[in-house]
Amino acid sequence: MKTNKPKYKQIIDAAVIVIAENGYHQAQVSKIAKQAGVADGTIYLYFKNKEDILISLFREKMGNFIDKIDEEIAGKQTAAEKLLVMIESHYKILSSDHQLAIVTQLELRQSNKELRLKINEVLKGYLKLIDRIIEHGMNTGEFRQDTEVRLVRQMIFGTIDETVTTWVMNEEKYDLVAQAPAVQQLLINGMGA
Amino acid sequence: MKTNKPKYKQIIDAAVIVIAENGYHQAQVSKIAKQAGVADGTIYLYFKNKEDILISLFREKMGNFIDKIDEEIAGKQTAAEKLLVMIESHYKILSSDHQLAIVTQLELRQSNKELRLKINEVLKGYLKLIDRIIEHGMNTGEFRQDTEVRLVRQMIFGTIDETVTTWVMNEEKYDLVAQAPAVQQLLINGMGA
Amino acid sequence: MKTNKPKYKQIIDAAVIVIAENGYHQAQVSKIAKQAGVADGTIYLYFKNKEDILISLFREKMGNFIDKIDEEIAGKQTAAEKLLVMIESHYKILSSDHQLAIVTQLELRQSNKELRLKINEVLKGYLKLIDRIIEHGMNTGEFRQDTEVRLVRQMIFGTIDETVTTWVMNEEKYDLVAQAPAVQQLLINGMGA
Amino acid sequence: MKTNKPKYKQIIDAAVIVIAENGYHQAQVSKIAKQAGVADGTIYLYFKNKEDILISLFREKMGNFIDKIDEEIAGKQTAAEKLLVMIESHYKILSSDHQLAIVTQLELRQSNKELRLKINEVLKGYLKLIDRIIEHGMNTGEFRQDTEVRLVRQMIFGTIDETVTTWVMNEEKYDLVAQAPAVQQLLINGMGA
DNA sequence: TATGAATGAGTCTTCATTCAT
DNA sequence: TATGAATGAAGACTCATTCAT
Repeated sequence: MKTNKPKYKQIIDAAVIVIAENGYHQAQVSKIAKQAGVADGTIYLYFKNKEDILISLFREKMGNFIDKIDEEIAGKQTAAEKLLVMIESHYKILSSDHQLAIVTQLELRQSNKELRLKINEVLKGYLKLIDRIIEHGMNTGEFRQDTEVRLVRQMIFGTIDETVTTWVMNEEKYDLVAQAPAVQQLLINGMGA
Repeated sequence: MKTNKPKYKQIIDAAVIVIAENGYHQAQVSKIAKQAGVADGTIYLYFKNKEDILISLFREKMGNFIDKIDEEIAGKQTAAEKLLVMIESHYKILSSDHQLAIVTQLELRQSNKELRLKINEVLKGYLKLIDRIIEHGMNTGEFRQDTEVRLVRQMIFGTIDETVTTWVMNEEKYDLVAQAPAVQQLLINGMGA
Repeated sequence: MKTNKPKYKQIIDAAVIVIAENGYHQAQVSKIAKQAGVADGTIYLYFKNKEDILISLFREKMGNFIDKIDEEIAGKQTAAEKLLVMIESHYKILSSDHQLAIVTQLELRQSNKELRLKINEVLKGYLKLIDRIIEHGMNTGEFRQDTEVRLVRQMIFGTIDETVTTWVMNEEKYDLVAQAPAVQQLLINGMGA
Repeated sequence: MKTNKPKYKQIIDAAVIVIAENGYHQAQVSKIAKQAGVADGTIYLYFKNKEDILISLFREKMGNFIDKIDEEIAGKQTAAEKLLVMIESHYKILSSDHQLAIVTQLELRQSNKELRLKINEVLKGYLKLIDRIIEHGMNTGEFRQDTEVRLVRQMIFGTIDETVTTWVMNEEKYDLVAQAPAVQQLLINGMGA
């Protein structure tokens, strides 16, 4: 496997594949190296240690994630539209990248607390993005003024995360993206009659 | 440590303590045995293997969990009341058992996919409980008829789970139970104005 | 290989054999375990880590060493006699244990500074024994009063050590014990006419 | 670091510094290259392999060592004087080069048996120098005729080496050169009254 | 029932050396 | 001559599980 891709990204992509196919605890460095088409030692020219591969993987992918969603949202006026686009984009990205979905929703969560704390640091960028939408909606009067941003953020993130995880666990049998509008409606209007 | 508690429960309680204090990956069988006051080998007279301890732990604790909530809910008439009581009970139980909160929200999630699938089996009992509330609300006309039960269930569970996890990660600095009514309101009425 | 020897000593003896036959840097824990007739993991029930095997080895063997020499010396009256007996005993012990000689004179000296410092701690017991002979000789008037004990001690130890090391490096071709009297004479009377 | 020094010596001097500062086992080729201001690969244009650097280092430094001592000795008449000058010179050289003292007395001794055998080859030049002094003393009648040259040589070398090693291990707290006459006296007259 | 000594499979990381440029 | 990115072999240690007592 010879590509022109810089080795750094080459190794991260290999890690995604290996973790998705073998599971977190069976993703040995030697497997990742083989998949990347480099020697074991080469990994350590680009990453400090194994944990560094994983946190870099998450940072890289989640960075793209946030950037893409940010772009999509920018063109929308209302908070409701922004919310819908965010949910749709989130669903689309993971729907189109089966392996990434498995890795982020199932496998990477098996990592130890230390790594998970670092992952949470990266996630904060996403939570801030949610916060901006909420605040926009409160400013435009779309959303209630008396809600706590933290709770709303947790409802939004918790709902999206749970819907994706269930979908991945059910082997992605149904159309995730198609349910985005329903989820948006639920978040905005609640389940009440 | 000598108690009259049957060794089975004694070992499960020891596992909760050891996992809470040392973390999932540092919770060796020998540590659990020591904490339980039995020999390593004795563990294997009561459990098939280490995974069996953990799944039993979850089944035992979650069983109590569901039973308690079920009781509380029974006395309430409206779905809205039932939902509030469920959220409150959920928050109360974990607020009053620091170690259990850490174990279920953070540590046990580091387990491998196989164990997590078994844990999900146990969780289904809780999800059914949620479903019953939703269906009750749809029957009484409190909740919309056109919602998909699955999505609503995922929103409710995702929101509760996310609020608890964040609270545990923030070292339980604030009053979780106190925010139950706000969460219930959000779920029923959404964030919209 | 099943013996009644307690495993601790069994492992140390295995380590001497493996190091003597393979050299310090080729003495893997797995080789020592195999030689001792135990599983790799068993080693770690008796020793903290690999370094602990080596320092224990040295402590155990050097302890015997000093004890034996101490006994032999006790029966002698003059410092000159004690010195002769010490040199002879030292030579005899290493002459009769080919593997121990190789391990202590050549192999263990390749260990890192940390281990060597610990080995030096053990050696202090031997140096004290030398000091006691010197002080005895100064008290009886056999040895000069105006000599520095430290220098004399270094001359005695340096000479014994160098003679043994050279003998081991020359594959023990000549009779080491036979030259004990000549060495003693040199130390007491010097090389001067 | 740019010098006009030929790279060969430049690399050897870098090796002394790196070994003295980091210890034998932490003296990687890449560190030596960096210290020398050359690329890793350049090392291999001047040395066959890492061992070759070390043996060259020892040969180079020990060659200077012997040459200097030879010069100093030449001007002295008696064997006793020559011996004193040799000890003094030996002590002076190492006293004035802290790093060289650490490298030769402590660090280089951690090398494997193969390298140590080659080092011993180099040391033979020094041992011959000692032999010449002994023989000179026997010819002039200063030293006893009935002593074995080999034993005397081992006493002299062992004593000098032990005194220097102890001094280095004690972090060179005292004046090594000042004790040269006492050491010479001990070697010639022994410790006897 | 209860014990606890013994087992042994499995992996991340380092670093001397090469070779295309 | 000089570079430095890439190589890949090699080993200490942990811990779930067993089984003789």
